[in-house]
Amino acid sequence: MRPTLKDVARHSGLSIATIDRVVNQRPGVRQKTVERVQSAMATLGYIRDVTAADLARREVYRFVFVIHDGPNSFMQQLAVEIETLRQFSANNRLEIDLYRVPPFDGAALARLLNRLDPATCSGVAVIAADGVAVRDALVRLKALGLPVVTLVSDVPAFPRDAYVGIDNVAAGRTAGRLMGRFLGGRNGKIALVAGSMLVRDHVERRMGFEQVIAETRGLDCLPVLESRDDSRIVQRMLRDCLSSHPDIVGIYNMGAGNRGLIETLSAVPPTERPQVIVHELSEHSRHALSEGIVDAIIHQDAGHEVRSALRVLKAKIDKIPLLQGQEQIRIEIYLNENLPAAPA
Amino acid sequence: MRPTLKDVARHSGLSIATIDRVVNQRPGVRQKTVERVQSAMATLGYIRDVTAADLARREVYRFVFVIHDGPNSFMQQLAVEIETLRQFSANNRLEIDLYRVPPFDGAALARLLNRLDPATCSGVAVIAADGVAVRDALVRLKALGLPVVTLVSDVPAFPRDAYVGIDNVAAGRTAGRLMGRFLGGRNGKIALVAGSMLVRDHVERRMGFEQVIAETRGLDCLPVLESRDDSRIVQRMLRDCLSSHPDIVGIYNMGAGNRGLIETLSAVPPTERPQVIVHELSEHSRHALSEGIVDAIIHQDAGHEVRSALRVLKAKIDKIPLLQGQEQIRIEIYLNENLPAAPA
DNA sequence: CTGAAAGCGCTTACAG
DNA sequence: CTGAAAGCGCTTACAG
Repeated sequence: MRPTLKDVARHSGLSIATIDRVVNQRPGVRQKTVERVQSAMATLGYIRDVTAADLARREVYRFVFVIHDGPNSFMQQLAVEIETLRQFSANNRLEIDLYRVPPFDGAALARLLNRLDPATCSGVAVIAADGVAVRDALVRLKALGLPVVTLVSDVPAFPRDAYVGIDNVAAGRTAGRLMGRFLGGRNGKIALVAGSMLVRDHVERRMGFEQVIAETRGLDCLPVLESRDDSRIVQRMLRDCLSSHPDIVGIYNMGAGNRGLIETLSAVPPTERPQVIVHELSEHSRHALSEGIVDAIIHQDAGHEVRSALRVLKAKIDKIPLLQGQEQIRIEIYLNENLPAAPA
Repeated sequence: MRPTLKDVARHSGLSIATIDRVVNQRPGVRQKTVERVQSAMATLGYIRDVTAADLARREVYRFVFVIHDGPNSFMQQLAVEIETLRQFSANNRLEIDLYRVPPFDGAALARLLNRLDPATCSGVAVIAADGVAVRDALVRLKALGLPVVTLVSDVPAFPRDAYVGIDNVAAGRTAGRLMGRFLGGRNGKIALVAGSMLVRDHVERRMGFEQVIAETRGLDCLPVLESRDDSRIVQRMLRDCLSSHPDIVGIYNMGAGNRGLIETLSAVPPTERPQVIVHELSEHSRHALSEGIVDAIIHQDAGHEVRSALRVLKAKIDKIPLLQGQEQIRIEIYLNENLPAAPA
């Protein structure tokens, strides 16, 4: 049997309470006693039972997730996964609140974060945005001792305990490499679509993509079309772009609004369609992939990200280590052949 | 606060013990009483606290993993992940034993499985193999009431509670599609390497790959080279194959032994190298990818598979539901740009 | 068929 | 600075 506090107590001739103090590094134990306990723990190979501790502490974790509102289907996926996790975790003394703020609006995000405090919240997962207001809000949360992880979009310079999401430069590079391979030596222009060049993740994806294309002979990127992640704007901009650049051989949409892109390309005869790479698996992009309108999808797993954020926050609070490999969010590539089963 | 057994007891005017019986569907409760409890649970919204139950039951889960021995680096990864999980889970009343049997040896596997029983083991994760001996061993485990999941390689017809691994037909199709895209209209032959055509996962990968290549004009697959997953055999066979087929434009290794493949191709001038797609990310394949010897790696996450197997077995025993999306093993595609950070 | 009590491994006041 | 005791939400014998 695994040793318990009781065993360590008996072995060291001390009480359970004292062992507990040492195990949890609580103050008020003589150095001599600490050493006595530590040696007993070492010889017995004591390991703290975290679930028993949770139970005794009757702590209820209350995590706040902040994502974007609007029709962006990746955000919908995040919302669904958060809700699923919420229901699934109800039997674990764990509550989850979901808030949605407008994208591209740091002020709104900061206002929300500034309302959070330890009385009602034990940790925060947030889609970060640049800007002083957001930074100050994060500084405040840190001062309050609330653990914070950035989700999907990071600002490395701001105080946060971890980033849960993909490396967007690498994602852009991946798209660039696929584009180069798929075009296999053909020459021409590549149209780039992004939500906004003021948003870090799109800027990073673009940089990665252009890095790779710059090394690829015969291919050049056009200036980025900024769509504010709005399908209708994507559709209009792309249509105009295609008609004014007959030499477009590829399209990379690093943002949302795939519906608009698909609309536009459906009007193009299959034999004349450029190679198309987009981000985020959704009902629409999946369908476009199977129709041959889209050639590859770069994806990140919303469910994985949500669960990982939760584990990271909980580990921070419980001061327990994480399984590193489990928290690494992958840059996934989907072709028509390796699509996961569609959700029911 | 979430309601507890005590609350339900008070609300229904019964004792905690009776509530417990109903919650856990234990026998010996009058139908009338059952209904009384159920209605109380429903109105209070009672949810069982699984961790408290685990603690009280002081059940120690003891799971057995059976994988292959030998130098196969994917098996090494599995072994590492199992060991990591073992250490990580020690504080969860959870023990894990790892056994390794020779690959391609159903008799040895069956012998091992036949030694398992509920006294020393509460669940089994096993790399399945076809054959009567294995089937009978699985039938025996089922009769003993031990939950079993097949890991990495499945035999759908055999009794098991779940399969934790990828769809190998889809993996083969994915490799085939990538090959077609990368070759971009070039004509020629494709060399196929597998461990054995008597092993289901390789047979399935081949089928998927050939399905896609058959639809691709200008490409044909050569007969499969069977290497028994031995690097040296791969090296020799491939060298001979390349020299007798100067029109080889692609190589697909659906099995192990990538080291041999890399050796052989290192000797080929870069400009004359075929497109190469292999399975399983490893130190060697990763390096070959960065050197441009390998063009893409189809991968499955050993850590994810091991953790998933554990969750599935535990859920079976605890009779709790699973988070479906979390247990879906992905067919991952790696290019040089989206490689995860190398393990330290 | 139902209930009272002890216990799982820990934490938390409270005493001393 | 250290310890005895109650309690977290559940399960398990044991009584009745």
